[in-house]
Amino acid sequence: MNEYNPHEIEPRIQLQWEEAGLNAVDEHSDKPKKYVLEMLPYPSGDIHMGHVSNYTYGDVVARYSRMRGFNVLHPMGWDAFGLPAENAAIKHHSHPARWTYDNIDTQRDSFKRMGFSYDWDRTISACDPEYYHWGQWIFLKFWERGLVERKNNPVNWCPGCETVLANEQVIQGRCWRCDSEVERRDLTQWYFKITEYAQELLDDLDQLDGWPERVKQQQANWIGRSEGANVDFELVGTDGQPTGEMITVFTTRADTLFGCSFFVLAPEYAGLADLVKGTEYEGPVMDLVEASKKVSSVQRAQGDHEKHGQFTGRYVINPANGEQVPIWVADYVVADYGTGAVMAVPCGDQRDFEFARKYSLPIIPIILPEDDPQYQQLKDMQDRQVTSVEWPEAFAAEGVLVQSGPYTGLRGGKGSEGEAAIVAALEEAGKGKRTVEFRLRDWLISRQRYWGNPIPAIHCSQCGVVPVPEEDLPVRLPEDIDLAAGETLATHEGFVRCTCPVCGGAAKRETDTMDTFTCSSWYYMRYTDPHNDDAPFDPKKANYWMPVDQYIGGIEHAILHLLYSRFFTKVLRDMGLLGFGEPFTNLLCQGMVLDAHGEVMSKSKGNVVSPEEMIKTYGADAVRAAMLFMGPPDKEKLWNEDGLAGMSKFLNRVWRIVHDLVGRAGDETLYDPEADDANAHKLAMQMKRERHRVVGKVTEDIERNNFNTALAAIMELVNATATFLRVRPAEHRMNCQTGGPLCQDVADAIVKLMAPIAPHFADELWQTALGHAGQSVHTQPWPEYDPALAAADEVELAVQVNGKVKSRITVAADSAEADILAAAREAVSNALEGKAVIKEVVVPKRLVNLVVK
RNA sequence: GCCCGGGUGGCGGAACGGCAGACGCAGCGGACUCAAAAUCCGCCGUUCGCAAGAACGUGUGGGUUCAAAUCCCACCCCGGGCACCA
Repeated sequence: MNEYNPHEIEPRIQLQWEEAGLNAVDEHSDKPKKYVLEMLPYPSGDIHMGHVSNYTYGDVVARYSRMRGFNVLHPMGWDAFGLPAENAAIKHHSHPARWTYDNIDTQRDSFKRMGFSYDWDRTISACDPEYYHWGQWIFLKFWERGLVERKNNPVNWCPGCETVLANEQVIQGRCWRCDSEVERRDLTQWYFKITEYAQELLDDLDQLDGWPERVKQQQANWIGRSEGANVDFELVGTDGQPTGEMITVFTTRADTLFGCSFFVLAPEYAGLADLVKGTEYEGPVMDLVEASKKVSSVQRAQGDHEKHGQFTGRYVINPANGEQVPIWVADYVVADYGTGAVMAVPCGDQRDFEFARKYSLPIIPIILPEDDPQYQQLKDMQDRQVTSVEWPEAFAAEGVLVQSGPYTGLRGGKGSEGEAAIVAALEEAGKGKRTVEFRLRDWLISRQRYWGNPIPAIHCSQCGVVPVPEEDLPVRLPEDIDLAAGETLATHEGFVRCTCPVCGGAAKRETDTMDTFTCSSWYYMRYTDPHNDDAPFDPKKANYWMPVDQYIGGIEHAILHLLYSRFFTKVLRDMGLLGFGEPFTNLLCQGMVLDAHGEVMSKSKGNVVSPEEMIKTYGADAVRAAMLFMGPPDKEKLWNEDGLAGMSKFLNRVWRIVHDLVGRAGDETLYDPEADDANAHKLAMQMKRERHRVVGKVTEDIERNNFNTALAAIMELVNATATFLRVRPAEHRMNCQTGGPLCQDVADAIVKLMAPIAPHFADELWQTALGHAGQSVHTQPWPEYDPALAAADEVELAVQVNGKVKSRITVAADSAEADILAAAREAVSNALEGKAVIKEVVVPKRLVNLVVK
């Protein structure tokens, strides 16, 4: 037997796989398809431990699925556009493409060294014109369908990246990539109208049974659906007379309309300046507007909201009771949700309550819990008499309406009967309308950066903004650009100058590029048909492979990438290109890999563990197995090199034991047919049972992505085998008819179970120790298991008295309950002495509980 | 504040309501060795006990149950998401 030497084995086996084309697939297979995909990496350079865990999980699923007889698509590519490439190019006076392609080469080599089983013929890089061509094509189709919009809006500007950001890319007021504080700017930008799909994106979350609950919850929160009503308040003129002009508010609590004691506009409210123009209030109001602009996004994001307000001198009429209420402007109302105006009900809303307290505005109690001591006092009042009660805070829960005219006595609260009644009355009177608001905003996709997919549009002074004709795609990024010298797409004459496709006149090309998240929103479709020059993909191929059966990636994409991809899929479906509306059937969100102290690994902390170093020391198979064994994939993992050393020892142990098993299987002299005895038979049966039990357990565990317990079960089988090998030859002789095939079978099973986890290691054992030269274990079927053989004929039961284990008994697996009870009573006779058994519980194959008094 | 997770030995972690701590790491003891490494074997929750054994034990406090880490109620910590969203 030779020694296990991963450094010799791994490169050699990898070459074999490549030459045999083991991972190539096509759509013409009798086998059922399975699409296993991990989120594509950004080519940042060297791989890190997060890559190792993510892609190892995917590779186990892919390899296991192949052995289970699936036609497995398992591709890999690069999300290759993005800012780091540009920054590196500026620093080194080179081109982003060079940095990017160099990094892709580095990563690809690392992935190959890890033994990941990708079909490398299907790889894509988002920065290849062959790929981004179709991203532009999709953009044009979105445009045709009315899903592209240019609008002037306050946007998130990242001063660090010198570009705008989508809402999803702002984390606590800071840039998701560079952590700079985001500023508000008014700019005309390109948007995808994802809000048109808000309801469907929310509803279809229910279909995603294979997604973690927390991800669905996060998406639902982000979409943020609220049912309510738009209610019109009529503006009162400076002369005190109704103007006929309406200001609309959105509210989810129309039931509290009678408690509205003032009215608030956001500082950014469009008509605000006109309301106060030329009045004594103009100065103070405009001061407040200016002051609120200075509040940074980070301050806004960080709680601690001291509210500031200013009376405008104007009034509106409450449509419920005709009362005039003062209009205030306040910084606690935001412009981009609802209508930017709210009706303030201090008794039912904590923010309004605090504001009312601060500025001494009336608090009208109109909703109370029935058990409130003041309820009795207020409940019979039809007309408002009380405008203040002693409350420490607003009452926002369900209660009963009081002082609310005809609605007094009805239940109030979100979606309550009181709310329904008042909305119905408003609708009847033409003063309100039931409606739904979403928190989700349209997706801002334009970026003021070079290294991205150019937006295929042209600005013509005659024709306006027009699309680049399909046949002119792709709009290529110019290669002759000197970013270090400050050149941009906008300053690149050759890129900008063009002719208008409509009128043929001189025109200017759009110089913004698309958010990189547009590239990653459909790449998984491209893998199904990566070399198509006529279309992004052939719908037949996409519909064969899609949806992705198992998607794996980081939880940080719970909203961003996963929401955008769902949106793209739905639009492509509506275009008739896809026969399904959800791209990812099952989603596994892996937890972060942290250092041994639970800290995030970062260069600045100097605690980064290099996968390449680990491979050099222990081999890729040990790294893979150690990562899998560390814990459940969706939990955080604390990286500890001791675990890796232990895994390396385990592989060596398996190596020896498999060789030992094979040696014994062929050794005729060990198995004397005449010397066979009952004990030897029993040992063999135990071994066989363990083999079947473990294969069953490992199969179940891998199906449920419990890779850590799958590996633990394999260890149990290996331990049982070691015991079997140690005990048997010394004390027993076994019939070679039984022993030989059993040793062979156990060796087979161990090697096959290890194949998805340690693929080089298993293949080498398969080909050499097990004698299948030139044949890969990865083309073999997964080991069979027979639940009947896994079942023991004798079982040990715990015997409890009053729920505490007092003893154990061993009985035949098929024993009658009466026999079991008799044995149990016997076993704990001491504890039963002088007591009466009042209840007996028998749990088959587990325990007996005797309840005594 | 709202919505999700999570809290189990020295450590990573196992446990369809049914023997808590599988499996591994670390540690301790032994075999082999001149010795060490490697390997193999054994022990390994806490407290008391020479031992047999006993008591306690899954963040805290209650509850349901023959039986609770697991289910229910209340609370405390940790992580994540959303948030003046009307």
